[in-house]
Amino acid sequence: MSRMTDDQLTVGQAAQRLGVTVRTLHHWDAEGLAQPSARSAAGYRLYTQADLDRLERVVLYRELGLGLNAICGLLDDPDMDAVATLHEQSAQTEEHIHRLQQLQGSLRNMIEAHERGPLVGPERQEEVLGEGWNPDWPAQARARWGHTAQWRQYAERAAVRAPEGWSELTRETEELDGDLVRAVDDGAVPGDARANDLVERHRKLFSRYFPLTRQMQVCLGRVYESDPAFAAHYDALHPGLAMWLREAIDESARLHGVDPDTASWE
Amino acid sequence: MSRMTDDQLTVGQAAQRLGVTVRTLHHWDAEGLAQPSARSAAGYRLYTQADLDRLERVVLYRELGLGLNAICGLLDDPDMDAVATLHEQSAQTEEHIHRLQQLQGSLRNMIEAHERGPLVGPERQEEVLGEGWNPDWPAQARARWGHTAQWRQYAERAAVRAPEGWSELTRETEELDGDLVRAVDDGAVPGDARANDLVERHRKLFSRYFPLTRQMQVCLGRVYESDPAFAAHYDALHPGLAMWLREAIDESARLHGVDPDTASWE
DNA sequence: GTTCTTCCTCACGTCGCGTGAGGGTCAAGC
DNA sequence: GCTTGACCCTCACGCGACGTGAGGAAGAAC
Repeated sequence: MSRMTDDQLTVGQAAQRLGVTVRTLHHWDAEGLAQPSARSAAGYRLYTQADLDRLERVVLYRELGLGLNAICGLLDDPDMDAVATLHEQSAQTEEHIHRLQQLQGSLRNMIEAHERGPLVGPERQEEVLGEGWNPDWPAQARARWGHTAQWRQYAERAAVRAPEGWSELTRETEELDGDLVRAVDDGAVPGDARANDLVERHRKLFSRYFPLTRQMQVCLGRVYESDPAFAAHYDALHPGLAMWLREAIDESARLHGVDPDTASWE
Repeated sequence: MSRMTDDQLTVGQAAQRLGVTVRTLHHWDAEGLAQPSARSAAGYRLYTQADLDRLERVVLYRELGLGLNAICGLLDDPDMDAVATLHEQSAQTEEHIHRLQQLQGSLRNMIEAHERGPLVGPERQEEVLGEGWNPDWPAQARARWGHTAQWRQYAERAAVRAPEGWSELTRETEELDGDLVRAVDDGAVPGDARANDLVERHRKLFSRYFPLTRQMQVCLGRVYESDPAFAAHYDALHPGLAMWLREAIDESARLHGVDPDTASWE
């Protein structure tokens, strides 16, 4: 049953009827948006039926997403164009929805990139990623490196890379492979200028997937040599190329003050 | 044309490259999200290429709607599940979109109510609003009272009133009309108990459209008598009813201490 | 030397409340 | 009349991601 008198409600009672918190009514009171028309001797807010009517209107417009200032205008200023205000709010909401939908698209894109690597439709993968591309590679790579910070950066960049970007990377990778083969054919030796140059090109190229330090490059060289799949790739280009590349990377690292024997990822 | 040295950028330069404000970089610095790795002798922030790489990642994730804390985690904590974070964000965004779409519906509803009155499909209007309903009435009423505070309240309530609500109002209005006719038939006179009772029912009924004070009711009574359309409606029910009702309202007002001759809308 | 731009560090404002802190008031049971 | 528990009051800070000056130093161009 009601406290105080019968047609005056306290904040708590008013709040319960309206489905808002007491704090909210305090706030609306402080802002002058909806004040109780009376106070008890002890200073308690007393809301009359008329106050409740006004509060209901506030609640209604608040549920439409209007700001307190706008609501204040709608309730107090009869010259204000309510329909215009509502249309404006509607337009803003529409725009907001649109922005969020764009954002959803980008999020999906980024998730895809994390889960599946290059974002290129299956039908264009061979065209864009080269003839030797194997659709299973991203899954394998993710299983192996998906937990690393580098995979994360790779995915971030993949999410914003257009197919043309992938083509370019593919082309440059194939060029580098070709130049590596020619260098070995021409008798280049790990540690010589030509080898060092190629190693640096390799590092720069990989840094477009994620920042590759020289230490990390050393580790990558070891993977090339020891991992059957990588070794097979390079050795197919030129027998012994995997080992040659690993040694070339080691020599280049040494040249830049990095000890390949103690190099660690990260 | 860089200031300071060549591979260190000042805040302004970094901000321009990233498409963010200087203040934003200050903020990210203060929060520890992305700090310049050096300062000049004068205390100027100097961003290196590595700093810019990090900043770019921050910008990227910020564009996905992630909070700075989440971004901080993604950049610094390699154990954090990036994909899970993204999925969570995506779910939140989806929910947000859904809420906004609901809100858009309510806004459309409210705008309709302001512009067209009762929100009942044309095919159900006669069923819901009674046989005598004229589809032109809302437009006429809006032309006449659309600028008043009462129309606004009427529209607000109309927006949330379901067809059943309209039926009920229609039924009660028809009941009141019938009781008025019967009262006049039975010889009731303005100012007697039965008349006062009916006037009070009328006021309560109208107050379900918008709060109707006794002063306003007096004005309404005059409209009933002087406006041809309203007068025709009541006089068709019973000749002279329009005038009878106006007088009954006047008497009731007097009884409640309101002088009908000086009564004003508002 | 002067002026214009850019930089620095506080520090308050935004929006609609949530969440205590510290302390009165009300209604009821003993 | 006293306690207890629910309710009320008024500050006042916190949130999130910066915007927007205020007041002053440093850099670059004339």
